[in-house]
Parts: sequence; structure tokens; C-alpha cells
Amino acid sequence: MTDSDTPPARSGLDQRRIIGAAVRYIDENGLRMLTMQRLGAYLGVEGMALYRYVPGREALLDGVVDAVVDELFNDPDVHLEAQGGWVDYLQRLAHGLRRIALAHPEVFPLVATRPPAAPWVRPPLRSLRWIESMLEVMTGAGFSDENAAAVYRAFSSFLLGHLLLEVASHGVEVGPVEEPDVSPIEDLSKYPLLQRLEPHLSVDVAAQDFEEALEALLDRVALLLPRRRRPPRLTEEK
Amino acid sequence: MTDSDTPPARSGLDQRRIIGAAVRYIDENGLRMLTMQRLGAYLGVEGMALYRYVPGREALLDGVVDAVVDELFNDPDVHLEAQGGWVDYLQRLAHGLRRIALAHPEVFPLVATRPPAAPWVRPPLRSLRWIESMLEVMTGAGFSDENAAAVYRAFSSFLLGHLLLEVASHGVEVGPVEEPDVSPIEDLSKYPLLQRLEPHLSVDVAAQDFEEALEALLDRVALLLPRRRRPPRLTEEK
DNA sequence: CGGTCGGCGTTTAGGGCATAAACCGGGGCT
DNA sequence: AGCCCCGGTTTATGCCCTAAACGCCGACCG
Repeated sequence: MTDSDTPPARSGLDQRRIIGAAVRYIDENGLRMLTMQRLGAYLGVEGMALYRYVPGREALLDGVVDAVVDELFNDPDVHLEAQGGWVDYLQRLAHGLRRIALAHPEVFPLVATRPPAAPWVRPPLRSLRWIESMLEVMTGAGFSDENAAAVYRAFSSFLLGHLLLEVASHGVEVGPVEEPDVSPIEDLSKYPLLQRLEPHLSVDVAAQDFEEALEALLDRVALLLPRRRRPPRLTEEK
Repeated sequence: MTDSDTPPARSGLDQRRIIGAAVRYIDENGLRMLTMQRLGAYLGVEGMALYRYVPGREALLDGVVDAVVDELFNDPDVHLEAQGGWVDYLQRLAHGLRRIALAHPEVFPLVATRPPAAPWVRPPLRSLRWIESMLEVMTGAGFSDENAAAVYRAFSSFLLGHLLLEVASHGVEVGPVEEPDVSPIEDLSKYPLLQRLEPHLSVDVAAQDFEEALEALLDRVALLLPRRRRPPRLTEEK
């Protein structure tokens, strides 16, 4: 009676909980600090315990990537239904993914480097659910199969490039727990232009750049659509 | 007299040789197989010997990235002088980098994930020589400092995204020595569009896609130039 | 010409990591 | 009550990075 229905379990371990903890741990301590034993300790458990729920470290990382990537599907701002048309859809998708990338800067590089789920898809991004959803909207909007695929390629490479670089810049300095690490700063005297343009280069205009490039890409995509019912103008002619 | 002036030393080890061997080793066996001892053996030496020339594994990887990236400067097709104008320059740069990425698919992801040399440059790419050279050409061509920096950002994120994905697709299958590895292929029945568009998605049109996106980017860049002396038309109006 | 010395690769050693395999305590089912 | 299996722990193996001590050999000095 002291504990009536306590589901008890020794520690309530669970694949979901493990992967969630891994994401949190990476966010807090960086990818390089994630180790099976440390993650175990983080969960109040003995490291080897994780192997009962996860086939191994690689699989764990795959799980982490999928988990982060799937946050999009639970994002209230991003309903993957194409209610507002494909332009709106792609914008929500892009912004949602950017939000995720910035929320998990340490995790995001994993998305880019992990071998893909379906290798035959080029470019091979993770999360087939995304791809499927996007293809659905695009073909539904009147794009030919071929063009839908082209849009997928352009869109994913655009997102990957932008977000990877944006995350890389942020990750280096906003790290909450940072080691003295490497790079004692190279001698810049040999690079006069780098010095002169330093103010322009170090300004954080990532957000604007992202918007502009996104608009340009969407304009370009719009040209693929059969002439009828092409959305009016994406970029304001200000 | 048998060997007159051969100074050879024990094994002629050397930082340059080591890094070169590391690049070759990664190209042949994949990044995950590179280990200090194995690289040592590859050089006919005992692994620990490398530490006399390289501060450690991390530094070695940095060296690898720099070495690969610097190949561009020795590429006869890519003279980083702006003889043909900035458009030609950027095209040569892009194609040169693409050639390198495809030549070292296993190395290239390192470029994207390694902490940058000058963290304050956003986005922080490696190889300050590149950045300097590019800024020189762009400002020399009449771009304002601000726009030159913007071009650098757009260009590097474009290249990173495209090449990373292109390399990822190739890397998975052209591996000369491939392990059975992971991904027993997920169940695709839940993704009908993925199945239907499979032929379009798996066609390797990376080269065309790259050219088209590059042209579009260059067109966009051209708009940043002050009105006078804007290059005629980049995309043929076929 | 012999001795010493310093550069270069090797051995030894230790700490961390992933992971297989054996282990074991206790709650639930029979 | 007894068994068993669930879930976490211990133990063990092998690889990896790296610090530190070691030893060989040619060069240079007296």
C-alpha cells in the first residue's frame, strides 16, 4: 500500500527517455563529450544498461538525429499540411528547420554527416517522413514528378549549407561550457582584406541572409511550375 | 659509395609526408579507419613516431583539412588571379572546389565539421587564403566591402550545402572497401511518393543541379554590383 | 680516433571507450 | 511457494590516444 501502482521499474529506463537524454546531454556538453558511460550516469544508471534499449552508440546517434529532426512534426507552427499553398509550406518548413538547428547547434552537424536512411535518394537526407511530406505537397501543387524531385534537391542542399554554417559560427562562441580548445588565432597580418572587412564579416546577418536566399530559391522554384496558377510575386518589388 | 649523399634518416618521416599519407589513407579506407597506429603502419613506422611531428590526432585532422583545401592553390585550372573577371573567377573557384570534394569524398565532411580557423568570420570557413583571395577579387571588381562579404557568405554556404550532399550520396556506394554496415533499408511501403519518384530522385543529376544553382547564384550576385559595367547576361536565354 | 650528444623511432604504461558476456536480485505469473 | 525473466550491474577484452622513458645511430668535437 505504501506504493500502490508504482510502475516501479528499477529506474524507468526506456529508449525514448535515453534518446531524449542524449539530445539534452549533447546540447549541454557538446557531441564530443557524449559517451555511453557518461550518458548512463546522466540517467542515474550504469552505462551498460543503455545497451538493453539501444543496439549501440551509432544507433543511438541515429536515434538522436531522428528525434531532433522529428521535432518538426510536433512543432505547432509547422503543420506539414499544405494549407497555405506550397510557398507557405516551404517557408514554414525552412523556418521550422532553422529553429531546430539553432536550438540544437551541437546536434545539427550530425544530420549532415550521418549516413542516410535511404542511400538511393540523392541527395540523401534523413527522415523519410519529411521527404514524403514535401513531395506530396509539391506534386499536389502541380509540379511534375521530375520537378518535385528537383525542388527537393535544391531545397535540401540550400538548407543544409545555410544552417550548417550558421550553426558552426554560433556553436564556437555561445558554447555554455567551453574548453580553451585550439586555435590560438592565426596571424592575420598576411590577410589585409580579411582585416579590413572584419566588421562586415563578423556582423551576424545570418537571419537576413537566410531570408534573402530562401526568397531567391522560392522564386527560382516557381519558374518550374507550369505556367497556369503560378503564385503572383514572391519578392516584393519594393 | 653505394649511397653517396642519401641522408635518408631512419624513415624520412616528415609532417608533410604524414599529412599527405593521412589524406591518402582516408581516401582509401574512410575516415573512421584512420587511427594513429594504423597511419603509422601505413608509413612503415610505429604510430607513436607521428607524435614527434604532429601535436596529436586533432591537429592531424586539421592538417588534413588544410592540405586538401590548399590543393586548390596548386590546381593548374584554378589560378586565383582574377584574369577573366569575377564571374570567371567564382566559376573556377566553385568548380575547383567541387573537383576537390569529389576527389576526396571521405575527407570533405571534415571541412564542414571542424572548428574554423577564424571563428569571428561568419560563416567561418577554413583556409583564410581562400577568403582573402576571394575578397580581393570581389572588391577589386567593384563590389563594396559590405557586398563582398555578403557574396562570400552566400557563396560558401552554397558550396558547402551542394558539395556535402553530393559527396554524401557518392560516398555511400562507391566505397571501394565496404562493410555490410547498417541500414537494412527501411520499409518504404509507408512512403508511396518516395517510391513513385524514386527514379527521379536517384538519377544522378548533381552536376547539372550544381551548374544551375551556381548560375542562379551568380546572377543574384551580379545584382549587387553598382549599375555600371555589370556583366551582360550570365544565363543564356536559349 | 674515441667519446658524447641529440635527433628519431620504439617500448612501456595508463586511462578512456565501446561492447560482449556472465551475473544477480526481485517482482510477477503459475 | 517456486520459477523465471526483466533490467540493471560486474567483469572482461580489445582498441585507441597519448605521456614518458628508452635505446640506437650517425654527427660532431676534442
